[in-house]
Amino acid sequence: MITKIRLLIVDDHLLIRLGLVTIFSDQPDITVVGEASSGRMAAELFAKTRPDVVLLDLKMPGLSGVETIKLLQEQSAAVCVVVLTTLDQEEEIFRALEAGAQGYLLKDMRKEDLVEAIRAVHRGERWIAPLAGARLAERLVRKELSDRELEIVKLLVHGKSNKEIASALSLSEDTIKWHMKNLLEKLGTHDRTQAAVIAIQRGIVKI
Amino acid sequence: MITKIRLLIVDDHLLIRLGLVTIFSDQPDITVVGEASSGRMAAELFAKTRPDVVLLDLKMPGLSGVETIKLLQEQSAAVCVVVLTTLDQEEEIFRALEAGAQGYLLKDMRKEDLVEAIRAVHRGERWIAPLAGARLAERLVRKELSDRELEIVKLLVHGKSNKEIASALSLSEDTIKWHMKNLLEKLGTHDRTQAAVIAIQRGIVKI
DNA sequence: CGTGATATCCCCAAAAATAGGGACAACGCT
DNA sequence: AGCGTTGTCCCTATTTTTGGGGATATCACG
Repeated sequence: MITKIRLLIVDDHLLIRLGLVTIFSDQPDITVVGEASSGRMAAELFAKTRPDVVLLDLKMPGLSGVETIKLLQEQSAAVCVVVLTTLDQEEEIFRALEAGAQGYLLKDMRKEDLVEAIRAVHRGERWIAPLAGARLAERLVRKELSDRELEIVKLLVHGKSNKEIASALSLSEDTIKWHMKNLLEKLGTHDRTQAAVIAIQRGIVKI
Repeated sequence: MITKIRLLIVDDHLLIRLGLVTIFSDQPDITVVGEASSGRMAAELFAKTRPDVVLLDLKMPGLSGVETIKLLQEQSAAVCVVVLTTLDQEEEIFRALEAGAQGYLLKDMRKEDLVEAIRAVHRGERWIAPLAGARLAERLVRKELSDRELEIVKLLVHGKSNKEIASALSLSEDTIKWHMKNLLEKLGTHDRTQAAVIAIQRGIVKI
């Protein structure tokens, strides 16, 4: 091993950062060149340390994980990002990959998988945690929501009736009904309450 | 300091365990006597190591945090438990305290607060993270759901209609309507979809 | 130029929300 | 022991909301 993989850790939780540093300090081929607790700090440290790989928590206060990825890409189009998160926000998996993440790890993974993922993305490969991959596969067979439907499902989750949604969006109630019909079908249910629950589960709407 | 505080760490996430161990290894008055990754393992290690304080993640696969607290209390009624978790499951705060937790910490806390909380509960005090405390205060001004209402709201979240709920609980649809009316009022809404969302937010129903 | 997303209108049956009414058992409190 | 409270249950109404159908026009995009 001639040069070590230079790793930047970004997570707002001190505990997680400490755990990660501990894990990687045992690896002969990886060196942690920086720790950031926010997206802005990540951008600063990225410029300063020029890491090979950025290990990034998706769920952060302030700048979100996806926004952070985009910010880093402005600095270097070739930035290699591995996302680290829990699986509770399914929509975020997709958004992160769309934004350019090379790897997707879950916080309850084994140590070996964590370091192997870093090595894999450094080799230019993708590395997606099996459970996250399963969600992606599900996505492929599912329909995307249109922008309008997205607006409506958000209001739905906030307890608005069709009439209230119509008023909020300056549309007729019938139009809302039409969208709602399609929405229910796309979410695989016949019930608006269930649709709201599914939207929350999938991270389509954040609460 | 004559004797160190003997601490048992229970968390299914390796990363969190590593982070915690790192933090406490810097403290002269605290020694980590064991690490468990599940409730069952916690019970075993508790018997073996007899710690002064147990630092316990609420959200674990298998035995839940609350169940683990109860299991530990069977071994020693005086067990001193500090709960460590995120704030997404509000109901769990209350359940954990009810089950006998002495402290409540959030995973994004500063190092100083973490160790101070351990010391506080070891002195016999309670230590509740400010944000968790705020939720508890909210609870006091809110009405509790009855057992029946709890059953109904669970079925509601799973997309059941009043008729389906009636059938599932062997009640008349009218009775369900009556409960639903009270349920909506207690949850502070006039809309069943919103009620489902609120129930999820508060952790009343797990999804 | 076709396709898809958007928007509007009509209609209809089912479901839900709201409003009355009454009944009974369990509970703590005075 | 009597009292009020609470939770449970049931019934009858009416009105509103929802879910589903079809028909049609616009408008942007490739």
